[in-house]
This record gives sequence, structure tokens and C-alpha cells, in this order.
Amino acid sequence: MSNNENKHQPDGAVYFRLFTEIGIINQLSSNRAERAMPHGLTMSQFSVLNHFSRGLPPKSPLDLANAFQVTKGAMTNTLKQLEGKGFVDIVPHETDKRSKIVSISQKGRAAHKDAQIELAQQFEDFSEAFSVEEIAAQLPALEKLRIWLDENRK
Amino acid sequence: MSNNENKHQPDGAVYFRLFTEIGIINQLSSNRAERAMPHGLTMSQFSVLNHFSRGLPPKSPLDLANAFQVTKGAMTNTLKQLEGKGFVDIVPHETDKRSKIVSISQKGRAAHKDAQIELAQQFEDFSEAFSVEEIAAQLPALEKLRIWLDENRK
DNA sequence: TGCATTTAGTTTAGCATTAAACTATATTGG
DNA sequence: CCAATATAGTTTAATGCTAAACTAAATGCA
Repeated sequence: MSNNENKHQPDGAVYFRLFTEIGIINQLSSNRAERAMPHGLTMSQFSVLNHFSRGLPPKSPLDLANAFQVTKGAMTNTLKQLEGKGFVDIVPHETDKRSKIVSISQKGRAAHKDAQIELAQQFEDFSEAFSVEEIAAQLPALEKLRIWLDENRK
Repeated sequence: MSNNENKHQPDGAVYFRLFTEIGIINQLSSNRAERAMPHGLTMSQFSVLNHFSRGLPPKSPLDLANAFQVTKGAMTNTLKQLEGKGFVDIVPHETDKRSKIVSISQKGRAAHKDAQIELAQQFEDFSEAFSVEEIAAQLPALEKLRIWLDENRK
């Protein structure tokens, strides 16, 4: 009773702390990563290159916006910049004239490789402090969170 | 050898996936939370209120900027809005005329309580899907990450 | 003491993002 | 078949953030 009442307020605090920690980690890690990026790449731009360099097939801007949880407008901007740098090729969809198909270019692959190298250097001290195993152990729980939040959006 | 070579590239991928998952969780959760906020509060503004409503003593704008890992400029903006809404009191430091002291007002406490209620409603389905214990179990690892990134900034 | 440096906070310019309005094309149903 | 609706992408206005320049006050040291 008093137990029950006492429990309710602190409970919310645990959830809030989870998202606070995640927010700060995101801010600190993005900041670090962004600073290491070559070719004037932003993290958003790098994420798109990273997506395709993992061998994933060409996708529409809308698919990419959904994959990275940004608005269509944000993706328009990101792709415009990548196209301007010659890192992606954007061609009209063959049958659907509203749509486009984005793929990575050779220059884009090279830029992605450069960025990976810079990233690895920037996070070298991090990888000395945290083993692959330690990080890998965190991934399932985070994935579960991410998937739930994605599927239960409102 | 080939083992070693194979291992190096995927290793970076594990670290990158960590930060990618965290980035998406941050985006989805912030988005959800921001949408629930009453009184036109942003998450930044709520975080400041939340900080003080946990009983923490008055602090300078710079302390707050450091606590939340934002720039001084961002904190100036956040505090200006909170002050405009009457949710914080900002008074000059007694001896150091460069500095200010921020504390939460009664109106601020009430607004924080409203926000907590709205947040709890918005995340009710979340708290049904993830137990307090499950979430609490993730916190130490995340804290360790956050503390390391904070202390090893560059 | 007094000049150089540091520190607290504000302001400015630039950027990425969102929500919403808008254009053009595709799909659906009467 | 055509009108209503849905979908893909772009554009616009507003916002919050950063980095850096700037002001004012404090500190340090010769």
C-alpha cells in the first residue's frame, strides 16, 4: 500500500534514466564521430553510405527515411548532399514516375572506406576500454528496445 | 591470419551498431516523449525541471550545461524559455557578478508534475512491455559507457 | 598594483531536423 | 472511365543545437 505508492514514482524514474543515459551517450558519441568524418560527411550521410556498403540493395528515398527514422524532408536533404558529392547515384524508378532509386557509387564506397578508417582511429581508445564481447553483449537488449519502439510508435 | 583480418572489419561494425541502435532509440523515445509534453515544454526544458525536482540544489547555467552535455549557448536558450514560463527563478550570484543561480519555482514544480503524469501515460505501453527490473538491469552498462565517453571526450 | 589570462554568460551564423503545405503521379472504387 | 484518395518526393517555416566571437567580471602573477 504505502509500498505500492512509494513504488510508483521511482518506477518512472528508472525508465526516464534509461532514456536520459541513452540521450547523453548519443550526444557524446555522435559528437565524437561527426568530428572524425572526412569529406565533410555528416553522420546521416555516413549512415546512408554505411547502409549500402553493407551490400544492401538500392532503395527509394522513402525506404531510407524509414530505415533511419527521419522524415522524408530530412532524407531529401541528406541525399541531395550525397549526390552533390558524387557519393550516390539517384535514378528514376522504371515504372513508378513518382519514385527514385538510390545506390552507392564507386566514389561513395571509397569515401565510406575513408570514413571507416577515421572512425576506427577516433574510437581507438574506446575499443581499448570496451571489448567487442562487452559491447556485443549489450546489443540484444538494445535491439529489443529499438524494435519495440519502432513497432509501437505513436 | 585470415582469421585476424576477417576479425578487424566486423569489429568496428559491432561498435558502430551499438551507437546506431542507441541513436535510433534516442530518436524514437525523444520523439514520443516530446509529443507528450504539456506547457509547450521541450525535453531539454523538462530535463532541467526534472533535475531540480529531484531535490538537487540550485546550480549555475554552466553547471547545468555540463550536467546535460549541451553548450552554454544551448543552456542560455533553454533557461530563457523556462524563465519566460515562470518555471525557474534565476538570480545573480551573490559574490561572483559573472554568474547566476538557477532554481525551480512552485509553478515549475507543478509543471514538472503535469509532465511526469503525461509521460507516464505516453509510456504506459512501454512499461507493460518492459519491467522495471529489465530496464534497471541495463542501466549499469549504459552508465559505464556514458561516464567513459564523458571523461574521455575529445 | 596592474596587465594578461581565465571564466560565466550571451549572441551570432550555420546546419540538421521536424511538421506541414505543396506538386506530381498512382491507385481505388463507383 | 473518372473522380476521390493515397503515395513519393520537395519545399518552407520554425526550432534546437553547435562552434565561435564577443562582453564583462574574476583570477593570477610579476
